Amino acid sequence: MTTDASLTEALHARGMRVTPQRLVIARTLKRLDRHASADEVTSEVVKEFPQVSVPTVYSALELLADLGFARRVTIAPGAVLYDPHTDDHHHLVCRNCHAVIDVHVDLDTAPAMNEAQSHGFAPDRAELVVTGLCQDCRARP
Amino acid sequence: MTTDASLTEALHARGMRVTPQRLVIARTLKRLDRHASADEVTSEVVKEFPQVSVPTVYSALELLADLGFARRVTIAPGAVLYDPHTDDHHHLVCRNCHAVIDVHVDLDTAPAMNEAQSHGFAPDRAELVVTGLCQDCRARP
DNA sequence: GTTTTTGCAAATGATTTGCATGGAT
DNA sequence: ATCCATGCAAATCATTTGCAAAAAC
Repeated sequence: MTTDASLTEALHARGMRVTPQRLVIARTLKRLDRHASADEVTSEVVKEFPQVSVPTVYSALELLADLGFARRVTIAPGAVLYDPHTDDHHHLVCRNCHAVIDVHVDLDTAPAMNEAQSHGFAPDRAELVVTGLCQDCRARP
Repeated sequence: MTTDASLTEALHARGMRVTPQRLVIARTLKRLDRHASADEVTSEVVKEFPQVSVPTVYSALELLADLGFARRVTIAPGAVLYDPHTDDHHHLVCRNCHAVIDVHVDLDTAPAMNEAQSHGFAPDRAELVVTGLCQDCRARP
């Protein structure tokens, strides 16, 4: 199923409207195929749809995260990123350039989830964030 | 050893200056004994030292993180938090109120660390971030 | 036709910067 | 005496808001 078709379905299911902006923004994030900020998505989107406004991109990305078409990634300071990969995975974050790299490994997060519940906390998801220096930043300090 | 004494030592080791502001800010974060934003630290500090400026608090907190007296916690959007607990631990983050709760459990992060190295990434630290709803936010939506 | 979404511009909030003064060494 | 750190105010950056016009239903 295309992004357009499944997004249209999800929007209808919530009684929300299917607008060209929402479709283009969703398609763009998927095409970029990497963590992108609202600003980066806007720059891409305006190329094919010059009149999209910044607030529209922000609200569409939030909406995509709520609908499960993207994941909000709040790791590096300065900007929220949206990740088109919605499967469970973890992140490497460079302490120098703030690059974010995906890591697909299985972790046993059960002990943390149990602890969460004993605090009265209802967990959704667990993500490991590994901070360090990326390859590029190791090469030149 | 007191915070004052070990911070003084660490500053001297770097050829940096020991100022009353730095000492008060370090003491305050330790006394608060929880994740605090620059803004929260400023409000506390001004009570006993009315002339500290906001930029000084920001730079002192960054410095404390660099020196290993605090950990930078970039989880919730909108503000960086500084955590006086520098031992390895993990975090629960409420998706609603953005409260941050510590979890002290041991996790086997080795698979992720190995993957990190195979990406040419030099890892410092790994932290699990569990997102969900905290006890208070579950009680009243 | 009704109600949601959009676009614009301006507001907000966190953090940073430039620069002269003050203070630690 | 030297040079780093501080304080102030203004700048910057990401994100949000208010509101009238446009578009989806």
